[in-house]
Amino acid sequence: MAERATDEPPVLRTARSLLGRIVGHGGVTVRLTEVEAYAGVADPGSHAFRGPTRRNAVMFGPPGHLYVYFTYGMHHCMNVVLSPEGEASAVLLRAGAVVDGLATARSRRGRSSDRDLARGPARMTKCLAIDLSHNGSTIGSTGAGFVLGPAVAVDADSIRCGPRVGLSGPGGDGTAYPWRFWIDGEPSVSAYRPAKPRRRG
DNA sequence: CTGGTGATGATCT
DNA sequence: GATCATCACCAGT
Repeated sequence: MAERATDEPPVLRTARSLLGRIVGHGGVTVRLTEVEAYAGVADPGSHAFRGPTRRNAVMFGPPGHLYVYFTYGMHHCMNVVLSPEGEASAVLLRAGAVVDGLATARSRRGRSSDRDLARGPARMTKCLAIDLSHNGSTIGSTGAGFVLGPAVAVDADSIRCGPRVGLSGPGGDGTAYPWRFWIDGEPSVSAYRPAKPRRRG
């Protein structure tokens, strides 16, 4: 069957539904203000695009788990996998506002304004003390201390979408699919800075 | 605000 | 060996 523009990957709905939800770990709680959807093996921007590897294995697994990866030699990013097993979709948690554990968050993030504490995917994992040891852990488990809680009300009219951040390559730059979602007017939403190809020095 | 760049290592081909 | 779902810090407008 031909695809229609109105057919959107189910993970987009999941992504939007995560805005406003509470995430708590390591003594810090944030309210999600920005997320990004990655739609399985058909999505050239996704880690799952080239098929299963050891790194992305959690994406191909059952829903209800965290996919955490390490990048740029120093940063962690966290995703939630809520799609059916084998679909390999995930939602990157890009930014949030700290609503509890402010002192702990500040101490983890060093010199940073409060608005920047969890403003960006790597800042958020540092704020919440999430690292590779949490890859594959169950969402909501008390063992790992990770909790995906209820939503604080979000006005549907305030949800925006736009290009995904940091992607490059054939068929995969950020503007190909506007699958980054955020709450309009939230100070903690990360600034969009287009990816630029760079050479190593 | 914008734009440039160094840091730093796991992962994949 | 190249790439990377980034950030902190700097200088300029």
